[in-house]
Amino acid sequence: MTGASSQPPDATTPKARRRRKDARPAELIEAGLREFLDNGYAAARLEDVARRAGASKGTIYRYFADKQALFQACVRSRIGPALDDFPAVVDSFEGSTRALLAHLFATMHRRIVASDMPHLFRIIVAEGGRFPDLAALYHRETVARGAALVERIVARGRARGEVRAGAAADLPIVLIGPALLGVMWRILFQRIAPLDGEALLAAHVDLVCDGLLTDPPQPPLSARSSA
Amino acid sequence: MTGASSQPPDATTPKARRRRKDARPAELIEAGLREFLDNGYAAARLEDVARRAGASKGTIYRYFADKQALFQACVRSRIGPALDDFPAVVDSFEGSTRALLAHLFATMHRRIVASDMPHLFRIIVAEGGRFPDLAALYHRETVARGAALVERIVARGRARGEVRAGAAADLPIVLIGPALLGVMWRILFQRIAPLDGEALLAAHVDLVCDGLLTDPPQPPLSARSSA
DNA sequence: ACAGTTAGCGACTGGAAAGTCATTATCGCG
DNA sequence: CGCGATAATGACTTTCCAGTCGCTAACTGT
Repeated sequence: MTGASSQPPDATTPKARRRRKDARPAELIEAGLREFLDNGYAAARLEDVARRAGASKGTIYRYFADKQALFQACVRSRIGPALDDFPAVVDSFEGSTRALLAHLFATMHRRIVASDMPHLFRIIVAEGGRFPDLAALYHRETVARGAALVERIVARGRARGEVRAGAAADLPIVLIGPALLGVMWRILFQRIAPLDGEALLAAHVDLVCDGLLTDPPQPPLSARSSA
Repeated sequence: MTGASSQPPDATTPKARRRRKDARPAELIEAGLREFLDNGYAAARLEDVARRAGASKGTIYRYFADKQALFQACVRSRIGPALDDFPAVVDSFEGSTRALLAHLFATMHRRIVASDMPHLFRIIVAEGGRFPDLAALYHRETVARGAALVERIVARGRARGEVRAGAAADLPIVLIGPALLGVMWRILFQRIAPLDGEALLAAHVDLVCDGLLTDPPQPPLSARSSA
């Protein structure tokens, strides 16, 4: 142990300790999110979160009260309206309901189904029981807005005489079912049995607009006077 | 402590220690399933599983190698074809595709959406990353069979001239999207924003059969000779 | 430059729960 | 009835990790 043992603090030393009060929280949230997505809430280790963020465990506790608080901050940071700009699009849209739905679903598939939102969705499903706040927040910020959006489109379509009266028009949330299928499939089965995203989108639009069958929706009895 | 202290092993004594080699595994699986469904894999405590099963922790290890093995056995015990009898129904069905779809979806909603399957589904989603075997098993036993079923129905409908050619008919799995929406909704949002099961079923059938719109699916350009 | 403030660190603590094992109770069988 | 065989037990050991704390080093203001 002689002279050279004490390292001079040169710029190339990565171990240098820095105070970065404002940058830390975001870094910790980013690292935490990756860790929680990979391992789930219970199995995620704060020591690993710290290492990913280039910090130490104690530092986490300077910014977050405990593991729960970090977790909630992580999930909250990613929950948000994914189609924030769409109500304006609907209001100014000039074309047919068919075109509008095609546009909405395409946007939805691009921004949600094919993004990394499904991973977030998985963790909300997984921990929704233990963190009902998060499920409620997700519902409020994302799901309710999505539902309002399709309702708006259906109302507009009705006013234009393009939407058939029926149970589907009365519960427009069903329209997004096929997109949800894409989300769940990506989470669970994409590796086992790949599902083509473009094909799914096309099928989604096709199904919602025109349904599966050829024959007219139950010919009204009163109208069939004589065959 | 005199004569009465030693309990005679009468039938009413619940504390009696019994050797029940064949009954145990099923009891442990039942207890484990409830525990895992309530708390998730990581947070479930084997001591609680044992207590629920009226056994002790050590007994679990006589029948299962470790916590993972118990968990897998629990989930596997509940994964299975939910619509096992339906292929036969399809083959012998006499009515229209519309009626067949209505029947399928009603059965699906009753046996899956409104049953306690969604809870199982939740745990498969939650732990599917850590236990890919389970996701694969679920796909093989339940999802693939469901997909084959709708494909069969579409093929039958095509042969009868009742199914419109289009992207939806080419990817029949989309047809079950709305039911999946019901499953997910029950798991996540039923308490926050209840969704009426019957209304959802009606909307599902309505949407899949006839779609949302009134105007015909893209009038073929070649056919419009003159407006 | 110096003192005061506080971000950052990581060894340590306490508790919880998985998994073990020596002991005990129960059973099947001769 | 008595004697292996083995199912069952629960105290114990081990491992793991959330959360703490005294200390150090980096910044701030004067």
